Amino acid sequence: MTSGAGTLDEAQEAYPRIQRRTLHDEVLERMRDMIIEGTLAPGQRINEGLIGAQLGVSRTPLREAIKTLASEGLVEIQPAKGAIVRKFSSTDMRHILEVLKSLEQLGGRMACENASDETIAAIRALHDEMMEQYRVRNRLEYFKLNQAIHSAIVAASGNDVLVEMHGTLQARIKRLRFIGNEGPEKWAGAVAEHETMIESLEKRDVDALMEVIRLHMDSTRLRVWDVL
Amino acid sequence: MTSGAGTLDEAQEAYPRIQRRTLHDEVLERMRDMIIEGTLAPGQRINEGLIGAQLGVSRTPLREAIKTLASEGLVEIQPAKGAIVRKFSSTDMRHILEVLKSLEQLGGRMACENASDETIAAIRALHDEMMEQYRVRNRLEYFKLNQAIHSAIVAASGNDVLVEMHGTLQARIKRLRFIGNEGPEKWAGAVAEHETMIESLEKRDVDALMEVIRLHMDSTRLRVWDVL
DNA sequence: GGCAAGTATTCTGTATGCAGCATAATTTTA
DNA sequence: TAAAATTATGCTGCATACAGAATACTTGCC
Repeated sequence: MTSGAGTLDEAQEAYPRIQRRTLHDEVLERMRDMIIEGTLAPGQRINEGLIGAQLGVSRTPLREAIKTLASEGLVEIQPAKGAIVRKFSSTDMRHILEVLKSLEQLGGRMACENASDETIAAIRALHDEMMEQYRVRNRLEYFKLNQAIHSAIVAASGNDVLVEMHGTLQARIKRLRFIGNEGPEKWAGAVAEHETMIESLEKRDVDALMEVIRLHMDSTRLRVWDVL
Repeated sequence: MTSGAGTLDEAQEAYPRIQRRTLHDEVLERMRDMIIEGTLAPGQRINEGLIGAQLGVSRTPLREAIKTLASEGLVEIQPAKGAIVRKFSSTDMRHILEVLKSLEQLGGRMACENASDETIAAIRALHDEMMEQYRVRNRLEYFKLNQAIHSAIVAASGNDVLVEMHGTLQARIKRLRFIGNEGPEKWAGAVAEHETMIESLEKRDVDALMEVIRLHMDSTRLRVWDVL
């Protein structure tokens, strides 16, 4: 499998296959962003005609995207009434964070065992970059890097399914997390936890990593609490 | 919130709101079954016109269902080519079972802590019924109860999100699991593990339950191995 | 006979049309 | 004047129509 005749593989390496994008995909991505950014607010009803016109797309691909969003848990569909952006209760939040904690712990454990030094170094780089953004108080960039680090740790496990599940859940609470980290003291707490996470990972100290992930998730719940 | 005027609540208790079912939902369910039963075989291309005619439905709701199935990971969509029933590699299988193990362990732990005695008794009842089906060698009923028990334990955690994620992953490997348990000795092994699971749960012995779930998942991998 | 090019056909992706339900607006009635 | 009934409007659910891509088929050529 590794190379063989070569030319075709090499060509695909150099010029990765351009994948056709359907409107469905395009719309899906855009709507996810709109929900996370708050352009589509929780509880808001989604008018197919309106959004369709806004995106310059007919209702067909839009409806398909909405169905996918529903399957991802970002919107709720009420037959004959329409779709509304899902509103998460504090209970939902607790449930999501419980599962997310478990998934990240699994990811962390596997990363400690399997990840290459290079992979871990790359995560450290993300972390350093994040700290820089923290220093200059660029909250948006900080936040994106923060999410990227969590994803990267899970990805370092090498388990695609884990990455997928983690991504789905992370998307659900992305917005709440962003709003939740507003106060300076909360922000500082999160940063400190991250520092410990990276150190544990570099030492491949599974127990310490498990503990700090637990702490990080539990305190995320507290930080986000009053946003609900 | 608990009763108030009463009449309406009582009425809804007696005659639960009939929820509208869209064709999308109906088709989705049917196609899930078709995939699990093998009517739609892994790798097979899904012809929209054909399946639509077969189900007596136009392409529109069918396409929506396919998009949802894709989001659930049961089919794969190749733009301009169509959807094919997803084929799982042994690596996929390993990844799925790893995550499933983690989720079931989380569910089991929470069930030990939170579930009522009645809930656990109900699971025991499922188990006894399953053993009966094992005795008479009714493999299909046995299998359904087997799945139901796993779901019930996770449901006993009280965490809806966990139930949802678990359900999604369970669906992906349902078919392989069914085929995988064919040999008598494999079957017997799975039964023994289940017995231990229930006993641990009744004793609310978290450590024992964690261990047997680990064992059960790991041996599931072996049992299914040669089906791939 | 086998291969290549060109043609035909099938199927997907998207738009649009129509019927029915839900809700808002309006009128009617006590 | 307020509540109920009725009409009117808007939006969803589904079917169908059409364009373009992908595949299957046919024909010609070596």
